[in-house]
Amino acid sequence: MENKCMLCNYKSVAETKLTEAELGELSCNCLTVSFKKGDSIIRQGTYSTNVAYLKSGLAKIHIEGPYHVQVVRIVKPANYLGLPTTFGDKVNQYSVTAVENSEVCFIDITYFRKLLTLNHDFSNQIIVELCKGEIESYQKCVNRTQKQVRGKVADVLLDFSDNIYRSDKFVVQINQEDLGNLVDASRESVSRVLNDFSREGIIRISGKEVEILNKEMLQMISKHGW
Amino acid sequence: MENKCMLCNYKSVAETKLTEAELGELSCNCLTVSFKKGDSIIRQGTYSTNVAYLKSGLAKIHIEGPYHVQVVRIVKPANYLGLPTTFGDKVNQYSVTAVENSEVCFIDITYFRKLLTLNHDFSNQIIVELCKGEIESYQKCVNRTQKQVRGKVADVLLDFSDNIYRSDKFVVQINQEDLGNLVDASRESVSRVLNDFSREGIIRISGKEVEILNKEMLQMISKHGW
DNA sequence: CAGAGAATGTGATTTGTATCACAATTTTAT
DNA sequence: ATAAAATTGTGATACAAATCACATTCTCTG
Repeated sequence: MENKCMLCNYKSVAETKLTEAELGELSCNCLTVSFKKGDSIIRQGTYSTNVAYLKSGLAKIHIEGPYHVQVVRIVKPANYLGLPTTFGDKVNQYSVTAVENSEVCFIDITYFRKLLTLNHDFSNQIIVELCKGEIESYQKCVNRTQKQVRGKVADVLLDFSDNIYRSDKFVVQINQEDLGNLVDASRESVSRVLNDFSREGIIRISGKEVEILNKEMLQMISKHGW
Repeated sequence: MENKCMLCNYKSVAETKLTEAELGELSCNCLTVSFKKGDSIIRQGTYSTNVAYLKSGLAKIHIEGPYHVQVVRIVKPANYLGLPTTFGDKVNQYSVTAVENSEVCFIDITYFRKLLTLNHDFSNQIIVELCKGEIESYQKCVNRTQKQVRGKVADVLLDFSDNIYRSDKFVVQINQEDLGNLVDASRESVSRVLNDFSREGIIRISGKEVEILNKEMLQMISKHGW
């Protein structure tokens, strides 16, 4: 039997700490599933029996709020999709949906737990990632609640450019409604700000493609919140 | 030498998983410090060299936002104060301040790391707590951004009553300014809502003491966001 | 390729809450 | 005990953004 996890080019940082033998056993306890854009990967309120890991594509994590959905964050490949929801509670506390066509590995939770006890470098890396995630979520929340819409939209554009797509030019796969849910703004406000930025020569929009023309200005807007 | 950590009545859930020997060694790697109300326990931007743990009292975690401070959460005894900030980054990403006179144990980070590798029940519990913390922070953020001030103030009152003080009658040690920073509202709005609740017979206020008279109503207001 | 449905653009109106300004009260230090 | 400082209460005003109501433009799908 081949060691498919060892040959996999999309390992998480934690998985690079695993031995050949551990990766071999992981291969037997892991199932890769393809999802189409828009497909639900994890559903809030259902039982969580596997650790989900995004191998390729793009996904959004979202929670049901008192008024409307909130997109908590966008997850790019080589990251776990639902560690907190899998370990913190028996029932999933949030939903995950594919934003682009994606491949997701489902790792058996029992084996994942075993890995945590077997390999300290692995468990250490998981802890570090959880810590980083929490700090990031604090930071995101401050931005969301204190900045005004222009600042928040500037934030997402910079995040897309610097972290998600790693390019000044990218195709946004998320509609303005969801963009609004991600930064806590209405669909209409997102539309207005995006067009304002375009008119001001900060970005160029053609269809779903966005090009950042003046990153310094975006950073200014992001920093000062307007 | 006495095993002070073993005799300690304020162990974290994770610490209850430690063996007698481990607790003994912990005693040698842990220092208890007293803080007065208002004292700074951890300062954002400084190096983090210890894991902080709240033994008694009450503390608030807060971050510097673009406009003003945001109180991220209130921590009650037998909980770690800065796991994410200690493990996620070399530099503290948030500040912690004593809300009441408090005792804090500072655990040497090297020994804490050693404990994580030595005792799987311990590290597992830490992971579970980190996961719960992240989910909680998502939930808090949704509430903060989607509910209006009445709903958010109802939320804190319920949190104080159900989780922090575990009583329908308690003395709020946080002023309205900070209460505002905790729920993202202005000091004036908090004052108005608190007095509205009082006039409506939902709570009774005398000085810093608050008594919840109609918890069902508060839950209604919290749930519906107004 | 036409027609339906989804997504986006844009003005007018409404609204919740921040901000300002100051009074009143409580707490703290001398 | 008393002045000073901090905290709280409350009206008036300002303002950012949500909501509403359509128009327009994309994008599937039969």
